[in-house]
Amino acid sequence: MPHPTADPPAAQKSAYHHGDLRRALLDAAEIELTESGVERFSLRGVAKRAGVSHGAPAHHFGDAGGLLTALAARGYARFIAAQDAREKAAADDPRAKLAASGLGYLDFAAANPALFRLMFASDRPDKSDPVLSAAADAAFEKLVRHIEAVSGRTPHTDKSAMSDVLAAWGVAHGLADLMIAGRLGRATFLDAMGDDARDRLFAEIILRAVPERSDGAP
Amino acid sequence: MPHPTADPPAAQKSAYHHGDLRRALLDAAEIELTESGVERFSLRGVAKRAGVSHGAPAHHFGDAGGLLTALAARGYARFIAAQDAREKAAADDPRAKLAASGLGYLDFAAANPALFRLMFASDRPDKSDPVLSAAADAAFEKLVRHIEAVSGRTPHTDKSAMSDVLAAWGVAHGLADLMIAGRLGRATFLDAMGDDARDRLFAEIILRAVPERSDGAP
DNA sequence: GAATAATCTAGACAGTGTCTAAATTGGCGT
DNA sequence: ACGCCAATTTAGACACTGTCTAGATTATTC
Repeated sequence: MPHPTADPPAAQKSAYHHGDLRRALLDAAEIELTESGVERFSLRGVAKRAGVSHGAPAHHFGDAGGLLTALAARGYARFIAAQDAREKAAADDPRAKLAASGLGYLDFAAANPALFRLMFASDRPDKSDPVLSAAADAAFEKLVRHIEAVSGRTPHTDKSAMSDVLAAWGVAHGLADLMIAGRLGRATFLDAMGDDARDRLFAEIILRAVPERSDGAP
Repeated sequence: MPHPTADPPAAQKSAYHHGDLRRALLDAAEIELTESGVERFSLRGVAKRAGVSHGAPAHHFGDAGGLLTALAARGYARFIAAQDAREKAAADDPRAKLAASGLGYLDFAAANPALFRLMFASDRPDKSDPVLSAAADAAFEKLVRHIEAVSGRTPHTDKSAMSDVLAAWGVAHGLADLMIAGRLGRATFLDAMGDDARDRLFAEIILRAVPERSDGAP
């Protein structure tokens, strides 16, 4: 007789009537998302995957948008983790850390293209949801701190530092989006490159966005 | 009794049985797209807008994907036109032309966000369609020629020139995608800027992607 | 143990994309 | 001018979707 709540190992799906749905639904939804994409995402398909009736998700997430909102929010945690992993392996230099963070951005997009699009290019998640917007803000603040470390100024008040934020975010995001759309790779030399050569190239391109400044004036 | 074909002014919808559907359907589809977005796009809604039965589009476009494919292809023509318009107004300098082209990229995205996403971030159009891929290639070749003019090398064979293509495309595309997602504007100073100040900032950021080189070595 | 709240099921409804058969129409040859 | 043919459009059907509702089942609490 396991506890009904807070029992990680006992969260097996073959419980009686309840399990910890919500997590099971989120997991099923992510599989559905990666297999069908955001555009062919089906709520009933998610319920079928979780082995539950088609009306079950409603009580946990309200409607399909609610599920996708929660899924996007959970995605930001892994998104930040992917960047952290790259940063940890990088040299102890602000610019190297920034470039590594950008490579983590690309790693995440490559590993979770459908989730990435759900997070950045879909109208279905409710952006006013507090937990989703908090997760998105955390990711943004991470970039802000990188730029602070590189430039010595805070983008919140310094205009040129905010320009660097825009520039760095723009390249990383653009390369990621073009990559998962399959546009980088045929007309370029990327396929012929090894992974590390590819990383070096992308890191160099990302660093172009925030040029080193010798003076201290804006 | 107007001609049934090739009669631009007489292409009124209140003809007998036929008009020039296909164009009417494409126009209706674009309205449907901008009002409902790619994700809530409805083929029956398009037919209703065109004042025609729900099965009518099938004979012209096969299925919904076919309509969206044709719509995306037509979008590329306007996409290129938006860039041309900016280039025409720019100074007679390769770098200025490149920056202007990037601003045209942003103009198009801002004016047609749903169409932009259909073209770049949707799986529904058939990318193997010859007319769509030709249109997309034309847009890409435009960028390639800009980089050639700036660097004096052709990206098709020169690796560093292709890096410039990646970098320039990346920033422009990333800024465009983030902009239409509504992410640029709250945490930045962009709203407080005038249009020309905004243009200057974006142009400067785009030009960071392709740095001026003094030497001639790769 | 009984009452109450939470959870899940099952059915219904309007709406979707695509398939099919039937109807309408224009153009063509004679 | 007429009739046939091919192209086009309509209308109905089907399976599927998301959401709503009432009802059944379970857990929790007094």
